[in-house]
Amino acid sequence: MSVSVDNFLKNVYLLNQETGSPVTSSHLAGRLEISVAAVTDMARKLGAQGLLDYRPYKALTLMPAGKEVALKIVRKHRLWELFLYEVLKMDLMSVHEEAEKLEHHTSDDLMEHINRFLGHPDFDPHGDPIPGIGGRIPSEKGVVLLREIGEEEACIVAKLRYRNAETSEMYDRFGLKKGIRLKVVRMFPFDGSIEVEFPGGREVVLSEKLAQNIFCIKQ
Amino acid sequence: MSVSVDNFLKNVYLLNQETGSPVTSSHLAGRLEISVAAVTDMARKLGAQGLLDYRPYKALTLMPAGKEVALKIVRKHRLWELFLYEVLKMDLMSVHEEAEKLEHHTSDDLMEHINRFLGHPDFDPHGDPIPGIGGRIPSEKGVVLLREIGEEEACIVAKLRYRNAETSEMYDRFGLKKGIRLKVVRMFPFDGSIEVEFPGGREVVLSEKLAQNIFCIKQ
DNA sequence: TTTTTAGTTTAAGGTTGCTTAAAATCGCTT
DNA sequence: AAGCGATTTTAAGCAACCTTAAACTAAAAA
Ligand SMILES: [Mn+2]
Ligand SMILES: [Mn+2]
Ligand SMILES: [Mn+2]
Ligand SMILES: [Mn+2]
Repeated sequence: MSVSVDNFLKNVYLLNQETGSPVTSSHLAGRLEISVAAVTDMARKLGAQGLLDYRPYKALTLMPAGKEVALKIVRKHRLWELFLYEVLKMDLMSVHEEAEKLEHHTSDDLMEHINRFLGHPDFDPHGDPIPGIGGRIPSEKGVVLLREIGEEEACIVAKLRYRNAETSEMYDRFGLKKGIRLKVVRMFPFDGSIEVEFPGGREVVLSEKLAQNIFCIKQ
Repeated sequence: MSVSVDNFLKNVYLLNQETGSPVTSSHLAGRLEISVAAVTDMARKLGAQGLLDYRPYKALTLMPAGKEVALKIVRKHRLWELFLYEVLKMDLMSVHEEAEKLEHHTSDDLMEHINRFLGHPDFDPHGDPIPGIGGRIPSEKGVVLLREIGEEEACIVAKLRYRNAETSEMYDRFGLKKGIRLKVVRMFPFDGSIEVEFPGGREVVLSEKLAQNIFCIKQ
């Protein structure tokens, strides 16, 4: 299992989770920042190894063995993120980049030591569920997109999806953090933006694109 | 800086430290478990980059820039070893293999978080000094090979050099650990083996080859 | 149904880091 | 000084992973 294979399988899984739609070669190529031709190459190879269901011109789907690999990498990524954040007190903005490298170079044994040290946690610092050893994913029931909350209703931020360094910076600027309470003041159907009130009364308008990455639990 | 380059430079440094003699291509090839031809290739490449002083048929020596890289990797290796051992309570026998991978995928920032967490330590769990950021190496004055201790003299084990999984296992079997007190009972010039007494009175004969890796401080 | 076009595959080529085998060199021994 | 054996370099080639550019498909538009 090379770093390239790890990342390929992991991102087929994540892309499918995030978009809920079939994963195409060009979609994945964009995500991995490699050429579409390189994706085709790798896809054929992983198909031959029984990790991926690859058929020319069709969407990419994981076979059970490939999903297992993907979930293990996701587990390692999220455990590392939590460890770096909670134990080593690293900046929330940098844990993702570090975990992105460490996830490929961590034995199962080391990972379990970290898991034990953390007390078998269920969620990473962004609020994403940490898959278990058997592949079970902690339930996120009640967690919905911010846009699902009605006007004048309050909610607790449960998850801030990591997309890139820039989004992290925006979360920081706005003071968006897992666990804080938001009240939805108004929704603007025109551009999908959402006005929210922070604890203390500060009111802010969030763009649709940013709000797409904010999940919370109704209160 | 690739993993191959890291390992090349690190092992030129370590091999020179350990043997005190010039590092030849075949010597390094054996250590890295690659062919001598591969060493020549890489040496020429690193020579062109100003990291290594490479002249055909001559011994390999690090240039200042190369030594800096080497020391940084050694620092990361040893900090990781200590962290895995002291914080995560991993088996002393496995920390080396884990550190061998992590050392190449750890940012300076992450490393400093770990360094701070550990309280700026000077020695790794094997007793090896941890090079500082500026390249300064904590002094080991008073630390000598076990064979330098005279008969009937006592000493404290300061360093058990890691060579491979097998030596680690032998340390374990004999109960050899950093910090324990040994009394040298007898030296056998015939084969260089050394009889020592452990706390509690247990007496054991250590082969010359094993004793070569045991360092201690006279008491 | 034919054409267009977006998306995918194939083809050819580059880089890194390794291999084995042949050729060259060094330095010691006769 | 010549020869020999050990070491090192050179040469040729391979696998993994990537690239760009050309050829091909499939599915939507005309
Ligand atoms: Mn992440
Ligand atoms: Mn995360
Ligand atoms: Mn080590
Ligand atoms: Mn060590």
